[in-house]
Amino acid sequence: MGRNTDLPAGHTRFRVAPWHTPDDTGCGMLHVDMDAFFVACELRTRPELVDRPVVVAGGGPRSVVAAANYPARKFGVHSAMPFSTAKRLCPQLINITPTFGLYGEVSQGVMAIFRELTPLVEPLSLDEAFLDVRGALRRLNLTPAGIGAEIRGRVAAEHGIVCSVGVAKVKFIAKLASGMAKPDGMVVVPAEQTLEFLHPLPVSALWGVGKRTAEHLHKLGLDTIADVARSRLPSLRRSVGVAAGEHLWALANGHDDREVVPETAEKSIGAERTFDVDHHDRGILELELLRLSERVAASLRGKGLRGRTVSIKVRFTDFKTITRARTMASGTDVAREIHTTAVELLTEHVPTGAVRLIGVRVDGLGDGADGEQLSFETSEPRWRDAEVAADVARSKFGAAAVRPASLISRPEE
DNA sequence: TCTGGGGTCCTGCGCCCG
DNA sequence: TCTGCGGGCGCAGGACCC
Repeated sequence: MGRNTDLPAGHTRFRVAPWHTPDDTGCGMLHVDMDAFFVACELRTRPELVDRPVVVAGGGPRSVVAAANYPARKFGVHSAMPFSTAKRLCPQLINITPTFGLYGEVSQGVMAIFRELTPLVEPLSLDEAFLDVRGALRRLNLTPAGIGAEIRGRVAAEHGIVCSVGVAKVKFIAKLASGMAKPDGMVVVPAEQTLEFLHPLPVSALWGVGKRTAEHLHKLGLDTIADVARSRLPSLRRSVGVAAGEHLWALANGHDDREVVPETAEKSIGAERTFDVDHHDRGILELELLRLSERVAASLRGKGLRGRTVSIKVRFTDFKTITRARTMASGTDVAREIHTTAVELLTEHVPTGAVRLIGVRVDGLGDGADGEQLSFETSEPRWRDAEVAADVARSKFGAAAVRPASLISRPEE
């Protein structure tokens, strides 16, 4: 579900026709991206909807579109759009509420295909991954583009969903290529044609350039990637920051030395909720913090992690958003403790007002070998033991089987 | 348009400590 | 004892990604 960049005029020659063997000289990196992944997973069991406009979105009044199929996109509907706007653009739009468990299962199956072809697979999300295939070419007796074709065929045959593939020398170009290959295609950029491919594109195609940075660059007279490549590095550093300036300048010149990293450690785990209606009531906010702390702690325990820093995020009616954090002496995976800290932060540091969104996040993650918070493990009841027992009960009887009494008494709030 | 939820990374600032 | 300085760290906010 990456950013789609339309294939510019002159770039159609990079798109691979089914009967054509492309020039993939110097290419070793593939980026594979599922087309409208969430919708595609749902439509496997509802084929009668394939040609109709369908989105996956939450059910609430403030939900946004998580994925839109191509018939919906013809109406201007796209992901991250408020569902109410999407419905206005396309009154016959069909909404399916997300089933994330299903997407995880399909994703695991697809990633398993990738790993049969090369061990160097770096998933970026449920629906996309980088593959370094340089070491697998001889064993498979295939070219990089041949591996791309193999993947597209197997994903469709074994999982009933369509993916697009970008093939290039480096990650960034492969990712751009897969975006241009959509829907249901493959784009191959031979190494020596990297700059020809890259330079006509708008600056917004660069990885890390969103709305704000694009505005900055336009003010400097930089509209295309070629403009950035030819710009002076010191002035780029001054305008967008040292790290971002150097990063963009390197990418614009076709340099991207990032390797495929199969395993990356998580840095933080969080949960947040946007209310259907804004709330002033601190009791409701504290209760929601409890619910979110439970989710975060269960996720930490599920991954064998503990975190030292608890932060809360509060978004008010006017969309002003603040975060407040506190670092503890040692890591925790106990909801009770995360909640206590979160409530302290709310009480001591957050002004009163109508709240639209509230969230809890834990970072400073470690594997738990750095010791436990003694106060909660000795003088307090064995909260962690109780929560672990609840994890077991939930895994057997469902998520609603065990909840804190305060959540049971007020199930909706 | 009226703006979700899960994350990562960077920057700037203040504080503490040697 | 005081002052200046730089590094490390915690924290807050912003931008960006999918």
